[in-house]
Amino acid sequence: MNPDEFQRRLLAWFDIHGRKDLPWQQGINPYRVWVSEIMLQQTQVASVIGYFQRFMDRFPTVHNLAQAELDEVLQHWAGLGYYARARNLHKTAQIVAANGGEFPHTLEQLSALPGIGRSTAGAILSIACGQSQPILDGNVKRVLARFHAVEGWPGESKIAAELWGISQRHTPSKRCGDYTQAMMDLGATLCTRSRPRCEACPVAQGCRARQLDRVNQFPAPKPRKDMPSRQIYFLVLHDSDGRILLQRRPATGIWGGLWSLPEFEDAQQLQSWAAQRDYRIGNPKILSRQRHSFSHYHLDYTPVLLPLQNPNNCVMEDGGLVWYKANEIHSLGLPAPIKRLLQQLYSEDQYDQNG
DNA sequence: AACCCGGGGGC
DNA sequence: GCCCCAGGGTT
Repeated sequence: MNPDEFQRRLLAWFDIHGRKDLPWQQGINPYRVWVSEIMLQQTQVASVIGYFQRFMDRFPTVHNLAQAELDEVLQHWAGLGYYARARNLHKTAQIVAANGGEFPHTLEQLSALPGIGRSTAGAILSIACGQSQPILDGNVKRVLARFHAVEGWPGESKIAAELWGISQRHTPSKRCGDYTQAMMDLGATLCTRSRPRCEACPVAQGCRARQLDRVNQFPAPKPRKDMPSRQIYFLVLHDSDGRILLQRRPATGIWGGLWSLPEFEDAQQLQSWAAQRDYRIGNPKILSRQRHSFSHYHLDYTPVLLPLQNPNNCVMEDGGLVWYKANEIHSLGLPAPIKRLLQQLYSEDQYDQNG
């Protein structure tokens, strides 16, 4: 399927099924398209609609926005997230207003404005100015990666460059705004990340991924950065009264300042720690290793259950250590995996063993 | 709970 | 150029 047929089929589909009643598709001008594109950058259409309408009621023109206090702009953004977008929006409004209120009409000038990158600039120019400009947002990346079975993760610069080239070759010289809208609609409504509706897709017959029956393999997911993992032991020292020894964590680092289980690098450390405190302990019960993943590393922890046999040695609290009733742990701010572990153990009633 | 998203900014 | 970040939504 050549680009010409792709465009014809896509636009014919758009004429029937495309979304044309979204708030920012009414009274189209660069200001409204710009605001909507910024809002849509990391946010779904359904969430944006209300924000866009309230925003436009309050800031109907770029001059209103430029003259507003940043605080008020941020208030209108509250809940959308990525608040740098609102700051950039305000900054850019002031730049545009200072230049007479007219948005620049070239890709270079537009993408030089704060918060406007190549794709957003392309969207503004095609939708609001009728220029033939490619875009490459998340929807378009997915559509094109599938249609041409482009291997690799689109976040990789080489793959992105390839997709930009494809996007450019697909972009028509007529009905540029409709084409841009149509691509975004196709990605948002049919060519979705999961469970795409290929049977309804106007360009399915030319789709390389579909021909290969590999639609769900494109685009390749962001490679999971192989995170380092750390192996530790968590000590579950428990007495006959169903109390568990908790230890306050250092103020900094993971779970800073929270109560947790005493943590050890290896069994040797655990043993000498217990010996130092003159704990008389029964036989350890080593549970299977579990994993908790942080954003930057995996924590592989092995719970070691130790029954305490000389409860007389127990002090209620000393130096960051505290004995806590297992059935009262929910009242503490424990790290989620610790809480889960203790709840598992407690519900399985394992503290009643060994006196 | 993992994954996704456009652009900015630090290096 | 590469890597990381931001926050709410979807799956």
